[in-house]
Amino acid sequence: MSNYHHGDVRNTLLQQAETILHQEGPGGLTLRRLARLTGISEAAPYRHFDGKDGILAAVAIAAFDRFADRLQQVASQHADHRDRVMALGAAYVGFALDHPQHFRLIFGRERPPLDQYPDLREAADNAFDVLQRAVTAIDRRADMTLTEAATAYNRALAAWSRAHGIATLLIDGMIVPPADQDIEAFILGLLSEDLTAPSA
Amino acid sequence: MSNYHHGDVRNTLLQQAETILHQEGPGGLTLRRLARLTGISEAAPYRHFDGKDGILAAVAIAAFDRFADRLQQVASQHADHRDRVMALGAAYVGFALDHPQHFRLIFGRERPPLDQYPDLREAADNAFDVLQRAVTAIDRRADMTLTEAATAYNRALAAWSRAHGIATLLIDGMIVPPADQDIEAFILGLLSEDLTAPSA
DNA sequence: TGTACATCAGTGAACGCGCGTTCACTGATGTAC
DNA sequence: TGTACATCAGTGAACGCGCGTTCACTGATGTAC
Repeated sequence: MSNYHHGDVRNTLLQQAETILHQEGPGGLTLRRLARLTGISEAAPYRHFDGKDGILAAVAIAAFDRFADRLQQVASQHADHRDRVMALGAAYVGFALDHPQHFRLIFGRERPPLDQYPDLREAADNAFDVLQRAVTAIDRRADMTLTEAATAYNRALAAWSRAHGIATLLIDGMIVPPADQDIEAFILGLLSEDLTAPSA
Repeated sequence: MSNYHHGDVRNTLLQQAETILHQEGPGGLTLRRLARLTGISEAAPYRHFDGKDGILAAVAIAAFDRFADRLQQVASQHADHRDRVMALGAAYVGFALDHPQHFRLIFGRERPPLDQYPDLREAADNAFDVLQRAVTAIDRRADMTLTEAATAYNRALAAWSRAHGIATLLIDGMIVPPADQDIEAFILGLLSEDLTAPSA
């Protein structure tokens, strides 16, 4: 079997990139390691991607898509608004816990700049759109007033930042969930805690 | 003036580390650059610190302390519980916006492992203790029931993760605050948004 | 007060590493005739 | 069906970089006597 034109190098590279990402995170993803792991020369990836950021962008797009799919799927399973918002928050954090390295890639500093990769920006926007639509419970109507739109937007931002904070602190080990409690219940508790209520 | 024993190398290194950190963030902080910037040989820092992580730990401790001080100061200015929780959240986010690189250092992956630097762990714990005491509004009493303690703790975690999510998304540019609104008001709005209320 | 000496904060050179990227090249493939 | 040829995905070697760290060393300092 020849070394030339094995035909699926691009996909193989992406798969192996997933392997490295999974094992070591975005920081471990270098072009040379990736090429070695894939079994091709260290220059070969340049035939398929626009340098390192090109590969990172492709991996990040796939991660964003998986993330958005998961959110979308969970959102579609809950008719009640409050249920849906909570389930979405839990799904967001759940994704981070299940795929911490993907989460780090799409939100961390190794991610190539959005404004240099339009496809990446689109994938990112799409993920937030899913969140926003599900949280506001209404499609953006053309006849929405500015105030209504702003309120809906802020609501989505609040849900987003809340889930994001929990996810980030959990995967970085700054928060350790109590061992005697179901982790989903713990997350739902944090999401729904009312800080304005009087203290215990 | 002699090059030897100028006497304040340790402090100078820390100051210059602040300069680099401020300009480029934790990723730009390398021992060799630091030494060059300080005007000493590249091996000299090893006389004052335990390698790269030693310096990073020292810088991170200072950052944690500043952070905790700021939270403590804000907490002490508000008697009303709700005011205090909100002001604390805003102060948390405010610190991140004023010192994004310090924020990144203390919460990011460049921070040396807490379990290898006890002083660093202490500084981190101290910052969270300030937050927790201020949010729960009561000192941890020896006669607290387990349930009371757990509730107070969860409340602090919720406040923490909420501020953390907003701070993280803001400094990473994922959220852009509206130009037509005071940024503090925007942050307070996100912190206090009630996700369980019916949508607009 | 002078001097021998231990201490220690500096130096400069080097080691070994892995990285992203470029380059001229070569071998396989598929197509036009 | 055979063949010339363009295309292009591979190769291997190299460039240049910056990094953390170690090493034997040297010069300045301060102290014991």
